[in-house]
Parts: sequence; structure tokens; C-alpha cells
Amino acid sequence: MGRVSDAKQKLMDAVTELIWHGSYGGTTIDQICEKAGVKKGSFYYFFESKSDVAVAALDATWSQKQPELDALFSPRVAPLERLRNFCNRGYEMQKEMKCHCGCVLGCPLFTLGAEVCNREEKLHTKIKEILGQYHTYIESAIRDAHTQGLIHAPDAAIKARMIFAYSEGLMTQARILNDAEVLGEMADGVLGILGAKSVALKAA
Amino acid sequence: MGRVSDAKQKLMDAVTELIWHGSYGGTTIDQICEKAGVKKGSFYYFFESKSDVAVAALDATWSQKQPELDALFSPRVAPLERLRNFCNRGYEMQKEMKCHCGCVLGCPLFTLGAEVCNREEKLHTKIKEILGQYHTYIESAIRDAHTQGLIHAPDAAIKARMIFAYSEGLMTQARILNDAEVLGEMADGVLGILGAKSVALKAA
DNA sequence: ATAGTAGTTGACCATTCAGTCAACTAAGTT
DNA sequence: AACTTAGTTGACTGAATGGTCAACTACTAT
Repeated sequence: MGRVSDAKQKLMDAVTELIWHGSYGGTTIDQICEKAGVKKGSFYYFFESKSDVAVAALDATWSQKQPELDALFSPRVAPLERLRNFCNRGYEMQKEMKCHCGCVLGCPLFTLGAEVCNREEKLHTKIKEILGQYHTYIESAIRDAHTQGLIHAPDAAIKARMIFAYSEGLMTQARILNDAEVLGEMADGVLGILGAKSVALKAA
Repeated sequence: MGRVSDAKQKLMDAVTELIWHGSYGGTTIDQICEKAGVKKGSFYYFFESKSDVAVAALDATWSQKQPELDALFSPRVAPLERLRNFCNRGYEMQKEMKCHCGCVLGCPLFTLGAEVCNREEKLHTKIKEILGQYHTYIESAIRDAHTQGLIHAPDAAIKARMIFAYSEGLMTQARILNDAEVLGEMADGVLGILGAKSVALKAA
């Protein structure tokens, strides 16, 4: 019944791209509408505000990414391989992005989370929730690696926080320097922090 | 000759606080003027634009901080102590900030750098310059530690990038979670990444 | 004391911005 | 074909924004 439309999706795509390339605060509703090719009246038909469309876009993007992460962090895969693959996938994605549009954009969640904290409570909460999921993937891989005797990490939670901070920090550095190559060291860095022997094996 | 004024400084203080608490894109010239208690005409007497005042404010803040960092990273101090003190000073500063204003604001340079990259070239360049200085402090401490046989790090540059990414990532995480306590692990984390024996000693 | 200069002010302009709304249109339903 | 409903549009408002300027003010050096 009624008319069908992809305007909602186009608006979410537009806000995602604008925020990722630029920033949340620097993005206006008019810009979102223009990029989406949608009139402002339609924007307010689907969304209440900029923060509303941003939250919806994050949710949608996360739902899309989740299966991919589930596969990457599948218990079928050896724990340290999960982490290595995760790092290298990030590296490849940023390299591709650099080729595609000339920009290394890093982790949109981390950058956005740092920008909107203390304001935009709903958005902030959503970001913390998704980042928490990433953290969970990492922590479980570390715990499995410890259980299997691949590394010594009885303190999986602490190690996970380290890995998380390091990988997000490196992603952000890549964005600031607009250089994907700094991410080439990520996998070795992560395994090094965990004291994994595979690093030594690989180096040998 | 002529009239004296502290309006320029007040404007730089205002923009610093607004950007740090909020964001660059979300800060308007009107807000800066209001917070500084200075009329807009005076703003344009001293500065050309928002990015202009932001660059000036970064420069001024960095000039103030430099002596403090020179002391922290003085060659008189044992290399690993330099890093430990650097981490703990960051931790203490953020704890104090949390008490003072209820917010953990992390590293303003890193957050701002991630926000304005690809736009605001002058500002971006200035941020990269200052972050580069931090990097230099860290790298020289690592190199000294290696030379003195305290750690094994012939790859000081790589290790410095790791420490830098980790510490900035952790700072940003503290901001996103609005929790200074995640920084309590920073010193041990840094020394752990470097494979310093002092960690084991301290733990024992 | 006064002339020159550094800094201040408020009024002003043009744009952009968020947000509203009644009229309109295209699809599905019967 | 007529009805219902989901979605579209453009014109509108008021407020915020960046930016300008001529007149004004306070200081200081002579």
C-alpha cells in the first residue's frame, strides 16, 4: 500500500559518508539531503533530527557488518588467526579506501565517539554499545588463545583493552596521517603485545 | 602605544575549551566570542577565521607545555622512568579533570586531528607537527633504553609508533567512556609492550 | 594636553540553517 | 475506477551564522 521509497536508505548512506569523510558537527541536514538527492520535507518524514538519522545509520551499518565479524571471529578459526585476520582486514579496507577516494578514514565509530561524547547522548550510547561488541570479539579470542596455551594471558580483559586501544589508536593515526601503511604493522603489533610465539616464528 | 588588551588570549582560551569539551565543527565564532566575553568585531580584529584562532591557540598551548615535557623527558631521567612518568602524568591530569568538570577529555590534539583531517589544512598540519614532537620524545626514550640495555628494541621507531598509538588510543577510549581509570593501566601497558623487566620486578 | 594608535563596539547584511506544512503524487487494495 | 495510504515537494518562517564597518574609546609617548 502507498508508495515505495529508498529515500530512507539514501539518507542513511549520505549521513554515513558525510560523517566519515568529515565530521558530525560539520555536517548539516541540508548537506545530507543534497547528497542523498532527497528534499528536506522527506528527511523530516523519516527522521526527527541529525542525531536520529546518525543512530539509524550506525545501526544499519553494524547489522551489515556483524555476519562478517562473526565469520572472522568464528571459534572454528584459531584464536590468534582471528586477530591477525581482523587486523589485516582493517589494513586492506583502508588501503582500498585510499585507492578509491584518496582518503584513509580510520574507524568511524572511534572518531565519531570521540567527537560526540558529552553531547548527543543517544548517539554516544549507541557507539559505546557497538565498540563494546568489538571489544567482546577481541577478548574472547584472547581468552581462547590462553586456554589453548598459545599465549600466557590469564588477564584477558586487560589484554583486550590494550589490543583495542592500540588498534583503534593506530587506525586513528592512519586517518590523521592519511596513510594506510601504518596499519601494516598492526597484526604483528597485536600479536607482539600478546607475546605470541607466532611472531617469532614468522620473523624467523 | 594605544590601548592594551587581553582579548586575544581570552579568545584563544575560549576556543581551546570549546573544542576540547565539544568539537571543532560544533563550535561557532559566536560561541567563542560569548565564552571569551569579547564582541565579534574584536574577534575579527585579532583573527581571520575559526581555523586561525584554533591554530594560534594550539601554538600557544604547545609552547606552554613544552618545558614541562622537556623536564619529563630529560636525559637526566632514566629512559623507562620518562615513559612511566609521562603516562602517569596523563593519568593524573585526566583524573583531575574528571573531578574538576566531570569530564574526561582525552588528548585534544588526537581528537581534533581525527576530526579535521582532509579539511582545515593549516590546522591539520599544525596538529601533525605537534603530535610528531610527542612521537620524538617517546622514540628517543626508547632508543636510550635500548642503548642502556634496559630493553631489547633495535626497532625504536616501530616501538615508538606502537606506544604512541596505544597511549593515544587509550586516552581516546577514556574520553569516550568518560572514565579516567582506564588510564591507570597505561604505564604498565607501555612498559609491557617494550618488554621491560621493571614490570616483572614491580609485579613481584 | 594632545595626537596617534591599538583596541572596542553595536548595528548591520547576506547566507545558511533547522524545522513546518498544506498540497500533491504514485503505488497498492478492493 | 475509486479509495487508501506512503511518500514527495516547494515554499515558508525564524533563528543562527559568518563577516563588515564606521564611529568610538582608552591608553601612551611626546
